[in-house]
Amino acid sequence: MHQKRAITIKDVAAEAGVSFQTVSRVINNGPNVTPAMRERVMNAVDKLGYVPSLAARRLGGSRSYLVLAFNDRRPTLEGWQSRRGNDWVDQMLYGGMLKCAEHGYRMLFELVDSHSDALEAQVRAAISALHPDGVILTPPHSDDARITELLHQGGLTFARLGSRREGEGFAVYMDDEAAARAATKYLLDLGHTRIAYIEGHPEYAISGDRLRGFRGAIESRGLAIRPEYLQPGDFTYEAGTRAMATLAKLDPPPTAVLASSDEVALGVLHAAAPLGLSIPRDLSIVSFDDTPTMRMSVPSLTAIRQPIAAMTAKAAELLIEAKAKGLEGSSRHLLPFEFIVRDSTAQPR
Amino acid sequence: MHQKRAITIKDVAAEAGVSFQTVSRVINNGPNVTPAMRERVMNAVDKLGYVPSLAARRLGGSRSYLVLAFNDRRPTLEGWQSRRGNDWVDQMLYGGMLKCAEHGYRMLFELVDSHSDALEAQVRAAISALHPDGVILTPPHSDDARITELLHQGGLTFARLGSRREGEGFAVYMDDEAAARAATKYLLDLGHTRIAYIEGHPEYAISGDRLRGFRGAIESRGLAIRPEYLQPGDFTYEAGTRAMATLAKLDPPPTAVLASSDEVALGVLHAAAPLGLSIPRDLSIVSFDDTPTMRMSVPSLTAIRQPIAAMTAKAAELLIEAKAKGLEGSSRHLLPFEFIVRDSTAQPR
DNA sequence: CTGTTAGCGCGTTCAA
DNA sequence: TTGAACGCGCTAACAG
Repeated sequence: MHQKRAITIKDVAAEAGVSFQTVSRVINNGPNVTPAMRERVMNAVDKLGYVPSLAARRLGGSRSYLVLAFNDRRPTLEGWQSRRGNDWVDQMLYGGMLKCAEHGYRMLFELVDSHSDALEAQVRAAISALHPDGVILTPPHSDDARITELLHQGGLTFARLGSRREGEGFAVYMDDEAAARAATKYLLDLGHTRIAYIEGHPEYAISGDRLRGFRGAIESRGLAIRPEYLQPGDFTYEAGTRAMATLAKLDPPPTAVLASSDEVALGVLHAAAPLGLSIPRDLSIVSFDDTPTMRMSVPSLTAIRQPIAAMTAKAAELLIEAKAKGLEGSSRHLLPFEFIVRDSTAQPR
Repeated sequence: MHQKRAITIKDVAAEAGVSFQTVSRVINNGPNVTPAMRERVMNAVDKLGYVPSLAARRLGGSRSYLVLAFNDRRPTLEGWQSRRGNDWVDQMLYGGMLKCAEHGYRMLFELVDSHSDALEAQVRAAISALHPDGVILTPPHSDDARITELLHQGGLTFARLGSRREGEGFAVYMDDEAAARAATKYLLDLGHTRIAYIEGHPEYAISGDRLRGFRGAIESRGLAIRPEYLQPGDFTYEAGTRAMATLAKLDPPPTAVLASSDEVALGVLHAAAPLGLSIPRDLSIVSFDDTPTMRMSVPSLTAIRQPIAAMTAKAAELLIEAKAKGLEGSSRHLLPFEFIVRDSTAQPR
């Protein structure tokens, strides 16, 4: 069975009785089109149900109508395989795919091996094959100079999600310091004064941001930070259990803990039970990130949420706009975080 | 900053000192290429890092190297918005994207409004824009004649996930009857004899399949089905709570329930607690579908799992193969289900 | 304001 | 076994 010949721009031109470049001009909102002509052409387009071929557009013109997102392969696959799902991919689709669709764009995902020598080759290959109009980088690629340099050399516009660095590309990120401050203030407002913080991995810039927010909130109330309430960490579950063990032995122990990641918060949660601590009666916990698991944990965790969907939508918008205007933007865009109150926080006893 | 001119087939040809058609032949595994020539060309390809442009391939040739999946918009968006994620999309990406990558294909998602008049137009538009080599249909599109007919008319190969119907396209599905039978047998083997079943929506073919499996398992043990243990339903949470209310009043009540969907199982679970029934001590529950929520519920649910990733991978494989061979297959492919034992099942007291 | 011409980077005929 | 012509559907220069 042979495919019925697809409807092309020429069919529309014939239907409208104009040359096919006029049609091209109309569908691309080109200049110099009389409203009457525009209407005539659009009628023909609607009548025939014409939709331009992406491939032909890319080949003939300078745009591909494609936005390509690079995600880290290992954690993504692990999420899918374990059936936990993958918050980043889900929320990026939610934010990015819809925004792309608004502009007639499509969004594609490419999984690459962050810590592999092949990383650059993988990125290069995907770009050669697709020639995207814009690229979205997610952590840890957002700050990977190998990639940003490659993209910049190739003249591609890109967005760096979760990166607050200046430099090439659009940095689209949330205010970690303000988020930590808000979370801490929430605990203070509940009446907590003995609040602990489990730090993030020292290599990450956001760790410092969050610590600063925590500090700022405490000190703004005229309180002093107790050094023993500041526990080192690295975003892992083990860091949470370890810190909790230490904190519980203090006198007086903290009545609330701000964790630097979901994993850490889970570690605290699971370490608290054997110690005879009931959440939130004896201890309040606030978590960073708010992956879906947090919603389902018992008790469900109060958390700061990274606005992944909003960041991706913003990134897509910036990239598409930059392409349309033919410029290679590099600017920084701060998005508001969300704070979700659930069942892991309460007034201190 | 201008993009450095991309590497094209001509660059490779120049590097290898051959005409560019020879290069084309080599990278497409065409006939009539001497091993020596092949090696020479491949060396040039590797040296330059050449990757053919998808757009140009699609335009010049007959393939687009694209597989397009249509998903129902409303539930997909709801899953993302609520941060529950979306099991179908996740698992389809997991199964489909990887399989596509193996063959140099890409997989794209398109959300369409199943119950809208615009459905056909949306499908048509996506196809016109992308000209995919194959299309993957998910429920409820898999059995939507408007779409299958449209695709068939257009000469497109497509796969119907979760559809056991014969007809155009590849039907890729799991054996619901065998799954229900296995789940029931599992309960029987635990020692249950009073097992209830909450039926699915009567309009769905799988409802009948599952009922048949349930029946078969019970009767194969020489037991009779008590009519009052067969509760009507429609896959919803409410059907679960309603059925549980009825079942609890029976004398004797069932010691185990097989639910026709996750939602139903959750309804049963939540209705059981106020009735003073402890799961699994007083009542065992087995669920169908195994969306991620089931894993996290308390207690976690024993469940039959639809092999979405495997179905999607199979579909992608079939589509790509059909395209390569230039035929418009229509065949049926039965995939094994999975049975996941968790904490909602135990021996009867 | 509109139409004409020339490619984009490939695959697909053909002929050599 | 290899190479040369042609066209896919469209946009981007032009010219009218």
